[in-house]
Amino acid sequence: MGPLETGIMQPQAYGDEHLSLDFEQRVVLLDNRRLTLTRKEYDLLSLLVQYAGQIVPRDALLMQVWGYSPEIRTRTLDVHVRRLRKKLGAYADQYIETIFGIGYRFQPFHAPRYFQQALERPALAISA
Amino acid sequence: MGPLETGIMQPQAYGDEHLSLDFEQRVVLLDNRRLTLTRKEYDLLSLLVQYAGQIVPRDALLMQVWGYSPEIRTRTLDVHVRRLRKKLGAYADQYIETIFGIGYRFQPFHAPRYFQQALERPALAISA
DNA sequence: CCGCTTTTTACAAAGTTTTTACAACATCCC
DNA sequence: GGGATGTTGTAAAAACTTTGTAAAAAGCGG
Repeated sequence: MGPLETGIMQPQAYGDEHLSLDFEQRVVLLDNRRLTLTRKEYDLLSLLVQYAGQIVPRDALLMQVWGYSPEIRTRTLDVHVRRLRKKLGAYADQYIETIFGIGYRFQPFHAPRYFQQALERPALAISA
Repeated sequence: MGPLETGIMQPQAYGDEHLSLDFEQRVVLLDNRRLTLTRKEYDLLSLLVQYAGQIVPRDALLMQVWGYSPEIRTRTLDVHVRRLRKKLGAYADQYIETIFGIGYRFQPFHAPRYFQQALERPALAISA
């Protein structure tokens, strides 16, 4: 069942001043250079970007990317976030915010830090 | 039902600086010398070339070339890729990229590694 | 049966993911 | 503020998965 059948139409790309993602080709460009991400790294970034501006809870990330249910204890998410940030270089902390005790949030490059959300997809349930 | 009936028009040939394929005659030339490929080798190369610049997932290759469904475990694809690369000689790794955990991608000879796609056919579903 | 092609097998190499251990940091409560 | 507690950051090791490779086995068409 494809996007047409589901009625859910997702943008097939994301782009801001420094970063772009092509969700079809799984290609990520940072300042026009291609970022080589592993599968999980890409899946994680991609998910965060698709919820840009919104907090995505750890549990949701672990469920969507790893298929883990909430009771599983693992640090692999943290490690993946770290590696992602490393690859995002100088912009890392600007792009990927830690929401202590809850999860992470991807912010588009020039996003005003406060007062923001529109055009977004419905939240992935913010536990807490 | 042929290309005209389906409405999908495919180019009947591919060519770049070193390699050319005639999809009608199933003839492959590498630096103007004819490459002798077996049937499966040709089918595989041909499919990859038709999606030049795009990732073709293993599952898609196994389905299109072998008619295998995703649950079948086989290494025959890897072996065929290897033999293809061997026959492509020095250009092998330039032409056929491995996308770890996902599949393979054929890149036209001077393809800019970044920032590329146009005139392509729709992707063969990238198993996310 | 013969020659060629295709697939499997077994092992090596490469790459990826997860865990572990500890440090740093945030939050809560007194 | 300051300690207790829990969470996240970080580096490195360990575990695991995928792909490369060579050789053998199996399949196929004359």
